[in-house]
Amino acid sequence: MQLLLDLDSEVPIYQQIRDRVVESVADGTLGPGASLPSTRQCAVDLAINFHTVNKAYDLLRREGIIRINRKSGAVIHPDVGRATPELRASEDWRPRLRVLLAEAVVRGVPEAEVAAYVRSALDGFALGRADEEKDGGD
Amino acid sequence: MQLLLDLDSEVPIYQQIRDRVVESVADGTLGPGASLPSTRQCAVDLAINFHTVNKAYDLLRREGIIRINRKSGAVIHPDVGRATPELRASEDWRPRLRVLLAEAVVRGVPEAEVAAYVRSALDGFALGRADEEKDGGD
Amino acid sequence: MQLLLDLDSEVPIYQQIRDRVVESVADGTLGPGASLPSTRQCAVDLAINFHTVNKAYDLLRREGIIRINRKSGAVIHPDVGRATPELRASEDWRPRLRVLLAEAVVRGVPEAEVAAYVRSALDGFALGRADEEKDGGD
Amino acid sequence: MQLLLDLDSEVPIYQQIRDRVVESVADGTLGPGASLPSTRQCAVDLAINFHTVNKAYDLLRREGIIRINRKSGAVIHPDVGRATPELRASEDWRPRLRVLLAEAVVRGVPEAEVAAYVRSALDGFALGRADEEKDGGD
DNA sequence: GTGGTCTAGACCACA
DNA sequence: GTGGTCTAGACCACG
Repeated sequence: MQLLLDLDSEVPIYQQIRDRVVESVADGTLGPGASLPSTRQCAVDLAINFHTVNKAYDLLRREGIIRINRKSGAVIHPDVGRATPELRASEDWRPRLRVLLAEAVVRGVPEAEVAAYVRSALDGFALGRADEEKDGGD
Repeated sequence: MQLLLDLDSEVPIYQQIRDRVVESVADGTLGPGASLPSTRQCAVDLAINFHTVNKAYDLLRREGIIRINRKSGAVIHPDVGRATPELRASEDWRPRLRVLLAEAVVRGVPEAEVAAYVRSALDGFALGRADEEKDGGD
Repeated sequence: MQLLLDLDSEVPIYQQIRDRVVESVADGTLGPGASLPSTRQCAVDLAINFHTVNKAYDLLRREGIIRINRKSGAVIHPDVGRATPELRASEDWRPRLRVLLAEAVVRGVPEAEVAAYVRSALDGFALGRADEEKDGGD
Repeated sequence: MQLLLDLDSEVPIYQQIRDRVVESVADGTLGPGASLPSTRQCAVDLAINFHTVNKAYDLLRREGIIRINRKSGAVIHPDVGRATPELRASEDWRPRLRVLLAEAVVRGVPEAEVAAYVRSALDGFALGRADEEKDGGD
């Protein structure tokens, strides 16, 4: 997992780390159980503050996306992509998604183009299909 | 136009106002040329400070979504939904959209459910279709 | 003289009127002694408030660019383009010009392009050359 | 960077700050990557409110002239003077320049004097030439 | 009446 | 330490 950060972005760094992890999990780069670098190593690699990485990992943990063990460090939660109560707890992606779609439409992007982008993005995600293979489809 | 704000949200109030206006434009509640309440009136209605409304309107103006006129106040920009260069300037909705889709998938939401939600949201937007009906697509 | 106003511009209307008159004088559309429409007529033509036109005319009068008589209305000052003390009084076009040039350069416009635009603009002004013809050059 | 403000000017303070920064960038006083004082420090130095500095910096950021970073504060954008799409976005310096040139001519300033001033101002700008010398024009 | 500017102080988020 | 947000009140410019 190669993290590319934009230190000048208005998006907080810890949020960027969290977002990149989420995307990596979705597209299959980081499968359930995969290890994340230690907070200190990650901080060194990205040339950022150790506490910032810590904050990102803590956020991911609270979202139920990773597990943190004292020994093995941070790993992707085994239930990721499984619709467990904890993961489904937050449904606020819906209103946020609606705002983004509205913004694109208001900016004059044809609905077909938006829909096509959504389709291509979803097609690029391996998480759902991996499940189908393993347990024959939910 | 009825704005519902969540004063306890971590999303800044001025951002919420901006988002609600964008959604209203997308779903046709606020058509091109429609008037927004004056900054001070809006502030009274929402029981917030007028400077906060001011910031939201200023943001919308800079995005090319509204026009601000000293005598008639703020109105929806006539070119909204038209793919003018100014409106299309920012294409960063793509990466932001990808993150949100990834988050939903990671949370275990089936891709079909995400796709369905996107479709229903886009179907609820009247902005694109209104043009086609009225002038056959200028 | 045909005035085109942008009522949504951040530039005040009275300033826009003043600017258009100045440009018309420079390019020869309005020569020394030429009549301007009456404030009331102008207000009707432009569909704006009478006081706004009044303010623009007053500004032009204070700058020494027009004369206002009770009988003949507003006319371009006969000394316009002549470097009279009143007209030369304000030299603040220099710092303002410098800022604009700096802005263009900072935005990446090649100096040659800026210089070329200045030359073409000056070439389009008939005011200086009219003098040369009449009194053989200063 | 020494900013001189005219608190009695009709030009808003935040605009003056923005203009001084733009000029400093153009004449090479502030090169790409150079640091600006923190908003609060700058406010103390200029004996004005920090919100006013904030507004100036925000304006410069939106114009693509500076970058604002939570840890290192504000720095001149590395692409300044490079004709990137964002910087070239606004071409409205042309009409504003034309008005200023017209004003000078109307005030009786000989075209040659105006042209000479423009030339000297552009010659005083190091931004374009610095590139040529350093890397032969990227 | 409208929006814009400046000041001021408190609180929070980020690194 | 940095910047960002919200609140508050006074004053001005515009139409």
